[in-house]
Amino acid sequence: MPTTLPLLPSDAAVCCSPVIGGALSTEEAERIARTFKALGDPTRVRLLSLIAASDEGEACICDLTEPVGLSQPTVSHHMKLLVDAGLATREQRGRWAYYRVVTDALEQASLALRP
Amino acid sequence: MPTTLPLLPSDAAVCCSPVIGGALSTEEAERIARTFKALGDPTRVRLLSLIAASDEGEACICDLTEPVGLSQPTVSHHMKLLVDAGLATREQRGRWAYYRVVTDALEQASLALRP
DNA sequence: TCGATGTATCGACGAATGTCAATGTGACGT
DNA sequence: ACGTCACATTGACATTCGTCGATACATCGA
Repeated sequence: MPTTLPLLPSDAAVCCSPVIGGALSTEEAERIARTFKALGDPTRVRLLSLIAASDEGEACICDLTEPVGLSQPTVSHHMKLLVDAGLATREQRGRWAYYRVVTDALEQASLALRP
Repeated sequence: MPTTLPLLPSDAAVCCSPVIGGALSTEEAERIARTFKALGDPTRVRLLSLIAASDEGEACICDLTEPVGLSQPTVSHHMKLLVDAGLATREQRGRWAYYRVVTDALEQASLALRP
């Protein structure tokens, strides 16, 4: 099955692949678009902001289901996409799964849009 | 019960609605996601970078079709999406349509990902 | 006026996406 | 051991998306 790969961890040069300022290769464009695709759904944007605004900067699925008004499987699905895109992390503690926002990933996505 | 969140006043200023730093309303999340959705396709990311890297910072469809390796209608379609998203502008000059990148829109999209 | 040229639009198609109900999987608590 | 709770996975569905060929539209040159 075509597992969607998370963003590669070891690329130290992520800081300098801006959309503006030089034609991008196909691979770079795909890597950048993969991140923005994850940010291209209002539910996922809302989930990230809800998690970031939560106590301790983390939240479990049960905290998120009601605010976004979607079913638990759907929220779980969106969180999986965010984790796969490297925009969130998942930590299992007991019965709960705690999600956090990867601010570095957002930072790098932000940098890609700057000259 | 849902934690009461800092209600933001109806800010006409797009400058201060970051994904992090406060739970977003549904409308704000939709607005932000709309921009990132346009950036969520590798072809469109590539188109923006090609236009930005072109002479005078502008390009016509005929300049873009060959680099991205897609048909003219498809490129035209992608450019329409980028214009609709506010990420590019279109100017008809004679038979040609010249597209430019709206750097301000990218700048604001970048800001939305910063604390 | 007429043909050529650069773009946009239309119609169609397969693929991907967002959503849910139902079910599976572990981790508690009793 | 058993039931419950929190979450993930599966299967299904309608919708959207990316793409192309064919065609329509608009502009220029002869």
